[in-house]
Amino acid sequence: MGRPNHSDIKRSEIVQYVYKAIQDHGIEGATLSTIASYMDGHKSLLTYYFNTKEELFIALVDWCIEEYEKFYFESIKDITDYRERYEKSIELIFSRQWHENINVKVFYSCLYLSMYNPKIKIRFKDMYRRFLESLESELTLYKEKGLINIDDISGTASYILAIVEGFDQLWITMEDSHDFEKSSKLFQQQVRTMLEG
Amino acid sequence: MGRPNHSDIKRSEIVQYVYKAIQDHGIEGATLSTIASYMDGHKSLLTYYFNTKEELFIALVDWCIEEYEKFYFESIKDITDYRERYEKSIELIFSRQWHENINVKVFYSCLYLSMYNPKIKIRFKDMYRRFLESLESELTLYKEKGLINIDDISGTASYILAIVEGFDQLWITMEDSHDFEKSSKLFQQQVRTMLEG
Amino acid sequence: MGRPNHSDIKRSEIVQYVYKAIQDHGIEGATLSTIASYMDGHKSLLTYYFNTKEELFIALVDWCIEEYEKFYFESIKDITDYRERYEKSIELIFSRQWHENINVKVFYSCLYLSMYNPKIKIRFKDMYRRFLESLESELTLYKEKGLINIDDISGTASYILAIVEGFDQLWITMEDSHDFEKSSKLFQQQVRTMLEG
Amino acid sequence: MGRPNHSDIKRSEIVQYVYKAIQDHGIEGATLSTIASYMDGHKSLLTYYFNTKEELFIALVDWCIEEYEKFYFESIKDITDYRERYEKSIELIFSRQWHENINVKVFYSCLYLSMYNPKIKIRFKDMYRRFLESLESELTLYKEKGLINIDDISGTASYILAIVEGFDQLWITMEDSHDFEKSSKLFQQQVRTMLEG
DNA sequence: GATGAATGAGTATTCATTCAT
DNA sequence: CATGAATGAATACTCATTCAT
Repeated sequence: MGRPNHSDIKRSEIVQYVYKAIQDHGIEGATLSTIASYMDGHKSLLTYYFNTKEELFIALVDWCIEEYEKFYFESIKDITDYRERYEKSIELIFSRQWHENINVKVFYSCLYLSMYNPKIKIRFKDMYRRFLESLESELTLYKEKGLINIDDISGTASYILAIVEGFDQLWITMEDSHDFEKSSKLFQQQVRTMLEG
Repeated sequence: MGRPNHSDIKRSEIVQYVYKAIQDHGIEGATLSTIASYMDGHKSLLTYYFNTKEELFIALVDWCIEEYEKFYFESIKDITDYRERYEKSIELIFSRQWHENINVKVFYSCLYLSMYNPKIKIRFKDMYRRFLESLESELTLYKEKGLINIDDISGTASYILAIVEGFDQLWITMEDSHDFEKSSKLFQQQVRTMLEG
Repeated sequence: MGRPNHSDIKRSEIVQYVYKAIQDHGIEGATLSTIASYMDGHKSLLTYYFNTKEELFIALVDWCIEEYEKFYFESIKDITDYRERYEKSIELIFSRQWHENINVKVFYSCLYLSMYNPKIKIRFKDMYRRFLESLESELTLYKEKGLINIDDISGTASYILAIVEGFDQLWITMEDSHDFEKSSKLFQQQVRTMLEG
Repeated sequence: MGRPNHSDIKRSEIVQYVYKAIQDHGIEGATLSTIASYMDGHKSLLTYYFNTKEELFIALVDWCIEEYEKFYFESIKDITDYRERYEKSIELIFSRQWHENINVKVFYSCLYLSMYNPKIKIRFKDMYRRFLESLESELTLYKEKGLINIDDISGTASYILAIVEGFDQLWITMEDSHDFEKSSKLFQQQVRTMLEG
């Protein structure tokens, strides 16, 4: 590959402006001009650092996925007490912090992009695959420690993933009228009941 | 409203072309020209029947929502045997037919649109509200008949809705590598276990 | 093919503006904006009638070639007296009228384009092939009538073509300091001597 | 003039890249970026050695003209035997080596440039003037030695020049379908017949 | 002596929309 | 009822050039 030696600092700075632009104006509204209006420099700076708009969007997707994963993995990786880790995990996947870590509009814009752009599709697929693998290994661990009582670990993992994503989707649609905290509590309870039998 | 005196037949015909265009080329790709390329007439026919592109998209959203609901309600409305109705319902919400009734790409394109267009947002919100109400009344019925055993009817309804939507989202992302039938079975089982306790 | 029913009148009108723009500003200078500045309408009219700039340039090339040929063929086609026809031919191919019928700069711009654009290259090739064929049949006629005395008709034709084109090229380079009339007379004389032996 | 103190070696190296770029991509395709892609250094090196793109192109024209002349003059300058010199001259001006010494595309690109750029126009004019002068002095010499038999030396010189250039032009247009060697022989014969009477 | 970040004017092309017929 | 000519703003992207280092 040999990424050109354009300063990576500048690149990731720019990605933030793309993020904001999409958050505020959506995909079609996030033109190079609009994005540039968030930054200091001239808009041609965008195509200087990222050759095409597609590249720019892919960089955003990469960043979002990275943030999305980082937040989750960093939050639990140091917890060695299994019970604590189990409970923290359940809490985390329905937590406001995680779901707001990446703006829901931006996340769903990226998801939308993934449907028509193969390069982005692959990234999402990989992310979900990694997330599923991680969920499975966590569930295996908890089962070994007698914290949960399930048979189909792989199936349960995708079931949980679906609930987490559905939780998110409910949120965009209902938004203001949706009581996040109440739902979160409820969903956590349901998932725990399912796992603990 | 005062629908203009343009032939409604022509209008709904056109909506189908918008549907196809979005399915094939996404939102940004579904320009008036592209849409027109699917039909016989000239592209100015589009703005003749629908004054603006926004109106055209709203018409599509309306049609999709209508189809989405119609399929569900029509499928169960005539089943009077409660057990059968209950089982058919669970089966239906995770069925291939329903989830493919409206193309997933088109559905998520509409969902994407709803995030930035207030008029479309309202429509989605209303649809989900109606769906939740319907789910609640169904659950109430099944509970009365002793088929299920839950306390928080309203909470359970939104939980189920989330699972259904999450199931869909899993599908777009994993697509080919995703075994629809197996997941469907699994999800149905999980939901039944949750409901029947 | 089925050329869209864009008025051909408008199309050929536009080609004239391209002609003028290239004459005045060369290929690189003949941007859509520049071309549009010659006409009444908006520049997007150009891509309305001709989808791409390439199409526009090809239309110009076609028109130039057509004019180029028309002038020559129309000038001699009705002359039935062989001697007159022969003399008129020689005069014509070194005449100011013919060489100025299409502006030399425009002609050489088209020739330049032909070097890098295959579609245009073919057109030039075909034109020269047609011109050679016509020259050959003329020479054959004159030979039969005893007006000229040559052996290699085909070779002589390409030799004459080269002289004609070289005459043109001399003209662009020398331009003002070049005495067109004197050269024309001289070249005519040389060619006649060669032909008549 | 006062050539800047930039290394002339580097400058002439760069001119070669311009040559290649034009040969491969034409004038419009020969952007500073494209040219730079042929060399090792960064593209700003180009404007470092040549302040503007125009200067760069002029340098190319100068180099081409120099090569063009050098090849001709060097080839005959040492031949003292008049008959040999005469025959070599005729052969040379229709030789593959000379006409391929500078790539035809590049040569005609320069010729094209000369039509719109006064600085380049002057260079071409001067070149042709020098070439004509040289032809005239050669013809004078051959006439004195009784090798040829013509009256109008100056006129004959421009006639020959035209044939040579026309020969080239025929070549670009017909290219593959054009039998260079056969034409060359034919043209040489014609010119000799004309000169020798 | 050379680099590469940054610029801003300019490119062809696309777009939804208008309007006269 | 429908067309298609015409528009002009907007699009992503490219360009030669400048300038600080």
